[in-house]
Amino acid sequence: MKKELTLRQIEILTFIEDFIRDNNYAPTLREIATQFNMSSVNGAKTHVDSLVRKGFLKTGNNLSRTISVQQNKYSEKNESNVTEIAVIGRIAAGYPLLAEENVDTRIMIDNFLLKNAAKCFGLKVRGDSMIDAGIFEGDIVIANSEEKYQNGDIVVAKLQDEATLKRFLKKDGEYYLMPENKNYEPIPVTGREDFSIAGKVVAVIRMFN
Amino acid sequence: MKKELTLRQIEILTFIEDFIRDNNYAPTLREIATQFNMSSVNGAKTHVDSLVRKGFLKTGNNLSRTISVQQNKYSEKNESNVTEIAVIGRIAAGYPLLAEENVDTRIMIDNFLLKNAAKCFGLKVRGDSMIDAGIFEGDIVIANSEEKYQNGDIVVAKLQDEATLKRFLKKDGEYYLMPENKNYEPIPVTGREDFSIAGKVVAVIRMFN
DNA sequence: AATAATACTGTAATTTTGTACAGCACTAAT
DNA sequence: ATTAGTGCTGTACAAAATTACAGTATTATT
Repeated sequence: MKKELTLRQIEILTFIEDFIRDNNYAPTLREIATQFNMSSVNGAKTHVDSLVRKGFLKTGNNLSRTISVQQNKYSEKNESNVTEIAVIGRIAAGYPLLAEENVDTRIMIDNFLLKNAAKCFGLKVRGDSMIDAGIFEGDIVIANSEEKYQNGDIVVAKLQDEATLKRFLKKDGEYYLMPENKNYEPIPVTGREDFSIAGKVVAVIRMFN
Repeated sequence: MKKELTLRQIEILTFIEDFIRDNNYAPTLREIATQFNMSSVNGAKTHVDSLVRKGFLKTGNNLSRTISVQQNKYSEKNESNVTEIAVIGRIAAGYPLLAEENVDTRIMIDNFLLKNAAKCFGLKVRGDSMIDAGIFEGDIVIANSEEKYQNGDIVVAKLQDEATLKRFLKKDGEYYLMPENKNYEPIPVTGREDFSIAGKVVAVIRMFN
């Protein structure tokens, strides 16, 4: 399946994006068809379906005005835009990491700083296990929950209902979480049931005072 | 006409706000009614009508899912505001540090992260002189140009038409710029004409990749 | 040369959704 | 004491919107 968009699809995607920005709600298929002088709603529908299939839009089923933009790499306005991301504070045991119960606050992040900010979340750093990587207690790390992590990446891992920040390492077929602090030991996690990786760290924010 | 909201109306307004944030589209009257265990859509409708009348919501006529929030002074999340700050890149000799000529890009910073963001600017870090303070090459430091700096603060200093990042130290009546890297020597700056302090560092942002 | 994808028209069924009206109980303001 | 506003239930209807299906023509792609 082709993932690139045609000129027409870009036009339609851009119209939808602009419409939502201007009205705070999404256009209907009829409104899209009218805008592009199509006499049939289905013209708009097939385009929207294609854009959904290619991952640029998302829609609800049988629900009106539920088109939302997932990404638009063809838009020039992407620069000075911001996305709100949730910052996870203390973890409530039993809940998924990104559950509302764990959200401490929300901050706006410039899209220039973060690609795919919509898939990112923040985590307040506790402890000093990553001090040698320049990540200190109180810092906020930003992690992308969808980006593929590789050997050597710093990740947010969930271990026994605790979110921890470590470097992910694969060695001789075994997996480890490596602290960046000589005072701590590597944690072997191969096959552990209570272990999962929530995201790859893509940024660190530190505030003084 | 009363302009204040009742508890119930605040509840409903908040639900609508949260719903839109989570779904990227507005709830229908039925969805609101269901959420609040009302057996009639009209229960939701009268509330929404009241909120529109009082200026908190806006809706289209006969259009589905067109509720949008105009204001919500009852929401605690209202602080989530952003300020655009300039990021200084390479310094053009002869210009003031914050001159337009030196601006590399602009980013949006959440006011929650930064007090008095309007007086702040960013600086792309070059070199490794602050590596022991966890500030690496490529990081963006945010400095407040108006905040009073004290002995021991990390500051953005201008030295010979170069912006540098150092810890400011006062010892025995003499002033020094201290690198945080054993390989570099302190720089005495007492009485130097080509020296000035542009701002006190209040935050560091680091992006991976 | 064959196939898949694009880019529509046109009609119609189905579902979703907003609106209207009648009514009731309770509360706050004048 | 009366009125306006709140906070609903319940029924019904009409408008709005999505979806489905049958086509046609054109443009890539293999």
